[in-house]
Amino acid sequence: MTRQVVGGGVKPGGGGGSGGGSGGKPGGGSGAGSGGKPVRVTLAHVAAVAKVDRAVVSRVVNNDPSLNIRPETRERVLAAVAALGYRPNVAARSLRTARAHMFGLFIPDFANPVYAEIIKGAEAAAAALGYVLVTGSATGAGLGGYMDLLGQGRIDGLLLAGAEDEAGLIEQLGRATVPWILLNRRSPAAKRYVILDDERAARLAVEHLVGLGHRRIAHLAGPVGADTALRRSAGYSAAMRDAGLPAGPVVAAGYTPAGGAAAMAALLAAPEPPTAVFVANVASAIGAMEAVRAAGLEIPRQVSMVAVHDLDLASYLAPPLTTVRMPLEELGRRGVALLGSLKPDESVEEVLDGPIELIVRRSTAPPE
Amino acid sequence: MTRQVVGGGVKPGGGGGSGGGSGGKPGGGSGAGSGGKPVRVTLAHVAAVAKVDRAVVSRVVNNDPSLNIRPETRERVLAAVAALGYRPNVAARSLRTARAHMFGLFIPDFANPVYAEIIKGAEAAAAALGYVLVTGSATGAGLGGYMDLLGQGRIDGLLLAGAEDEAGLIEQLGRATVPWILLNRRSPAAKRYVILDDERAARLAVEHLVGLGHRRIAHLAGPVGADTALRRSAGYSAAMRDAGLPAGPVVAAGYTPAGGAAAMAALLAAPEPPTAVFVANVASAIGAMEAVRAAGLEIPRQVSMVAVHDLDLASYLAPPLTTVRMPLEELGRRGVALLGSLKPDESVEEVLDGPIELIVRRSTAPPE
DNA sequence: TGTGCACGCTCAAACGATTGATCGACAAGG
DNA sequence: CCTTGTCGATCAATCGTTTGAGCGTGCACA
Repeated sequence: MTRQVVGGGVKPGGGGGSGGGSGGKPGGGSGAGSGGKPVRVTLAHVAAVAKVDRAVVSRVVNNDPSLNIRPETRERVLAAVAALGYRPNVAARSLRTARAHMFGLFIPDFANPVYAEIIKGAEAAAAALGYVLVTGSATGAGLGGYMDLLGQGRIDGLLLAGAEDEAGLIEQLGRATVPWILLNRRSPAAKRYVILDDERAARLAVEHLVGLGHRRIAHLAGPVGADTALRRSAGYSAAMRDAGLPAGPVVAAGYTPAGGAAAMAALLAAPEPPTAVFVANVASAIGAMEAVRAAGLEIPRQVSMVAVHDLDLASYLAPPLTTVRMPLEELGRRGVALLGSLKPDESVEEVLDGPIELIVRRSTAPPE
Repeated sequence: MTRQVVGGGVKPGGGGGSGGGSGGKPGGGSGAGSGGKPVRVTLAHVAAVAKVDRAVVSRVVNNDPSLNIRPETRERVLAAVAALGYRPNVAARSLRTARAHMFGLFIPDFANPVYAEIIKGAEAAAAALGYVLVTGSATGAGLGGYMDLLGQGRIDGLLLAGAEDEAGLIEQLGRATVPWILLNRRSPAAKRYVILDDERAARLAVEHLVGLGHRRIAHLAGPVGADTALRRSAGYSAAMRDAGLPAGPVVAAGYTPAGGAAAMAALLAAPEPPTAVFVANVASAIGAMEAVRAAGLEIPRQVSMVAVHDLDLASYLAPPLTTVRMPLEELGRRGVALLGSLKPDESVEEVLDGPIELIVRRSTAPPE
């Protein structure tokens, strides 16, 4: 199956004997890229070079405020750390402190760009806290497999974004010993979630359509089980009521192009099709646009369309899609921040009030 | 900024005593989801319940073939493991064995769906090996920050996908003590990479256009520094030569819609614009399509377009985009597999020979 | 009656960092 | 001169697993 060349002999370091080095204790001097095998530099090595106890090195490295130390000694330690290229062994540290400095994030699918934004925010927040973020998807081994892999003590907290199966999930998590938070999804069983104001997002979208003069506004909703879908539908209904309009036809579909296409086709098949559609998700909207084209109609001339979630891509669709930008990156950031500060049995119910804005492009226009 | 409700009182545990356990040593019997605080179940606890030494439990759990054990004893151990819900402490294990059972994957950006496929494959392969995959992006803290976070001994190997800065990269990696492999990119400095047959992909695309009767075929190439761009361009040139055609205009652009749009605009501004374009990347193609529309031209009537990398999305563009599907998932899978089996100083130079196929949609047609 | 050996376990030393307890020296205060 | 206290470190137990070495028993063979 594969053309392959495997050979030996590439040294990861530079040349052969990279010269010098003072006299450290182990493995020559410089610690960086010398010729020999990679000696693991430990606290003991540093301590030996700096002529202090391991404890001192540890406290210096960790900036322990309870440490009283002479500036010159601290200098010696720091110099030794630098000279040897010392880096604390994560496993040893985790074992002793029972904290892994690692958070988990579980998502359904990497291919969905919506999660990419969440990941981005979570990753940044984790890095700021000195934590590593490990992201797993349902396409890998499922939540169960993921948790198995994480094993005992590998992560200090778990973020769950848009998980689908309600029943097993909470029960599995109850068994878990790590704190966890649902992202962008509430749960009846546990008060541990951060969500966005999807209802407000939906209102913004619908109000935009109403403002353009539309009266027959349909709703292409998200999957039936999804909590975000519920909240967006609620916002749609409320906005229609407030505008004194009858809540038009509502069709549910998965958050995928294929689902959106099918649902949109259904909406267009009605005797008196809508002049505008509020789509619960940008992925569905992409499919919905295709369905409109397939029906021989034109956006926005015959059908206006606005969707939740903004993506770069939206500007490049034909026509560019009007969307509601949600603070997904912020959601990831906030989730990690909460994980970092939450006490074990504390509950969280938070509606993140980040910037939600309507981005008007060319898929919406007044009705003919 | 945030409306928030924080309260106490959510117990993570499920029901009461899950039956089973005889007199464990610490924290009562069941271990799974009892009422008290989460007792960490260790080898010692299991050993006490099973009335054997910790060593036996360890060897049973790890299926150590060197262990001679009576079946009934093994049963006792297994039963105790199950009853207490024992799970090995990863930190302790890592400390002892100096293996973290974790691989790293570094990518430029989660938002790029191309990497999503690679991640998917890598994740699956890692899970199959009993490894966890931790993926970091340049948007987080950069490779340097990522490596810092990973610390000493946190990962057993690193995969680098599509990294841009050549110079610093290899040098930093040389310093590293973990094995690493470049994904989808060669490097002059080190023979450690797995790539796809981009040249063949390019040929497929160009041959398709030639077959349709096109003669003025331009190339919207990838960024100048990128190795994939180079290989695709080489394939383009070769295919044009083989067809006896002059290699048309070539414009380089980043792998983004914006870059593609700008480059396409430039191509169309020429005195005798091409009737077809081979685009090095699907993201650029999305922008390029927009540029074609902006110029008042129609795809494929006046301009045919084919791009490398297939995405779900491609079917939903207007018109649906003809693409070349690359085995990206396989690339991720193979990368992880190699990390798992590679000896420290071994080199790899592999051209992955997975299924590359042309997916003809509606963006290509014979010239007018 | 030993000797040898295989079986079925147990012992205990690592791995590397953290952290409460301790300790020597020296100064100030009574 | 003795006590008290502070500074600037050191000591040593501990986290939970792994793994080479060791040890008692019982059986076979000489």
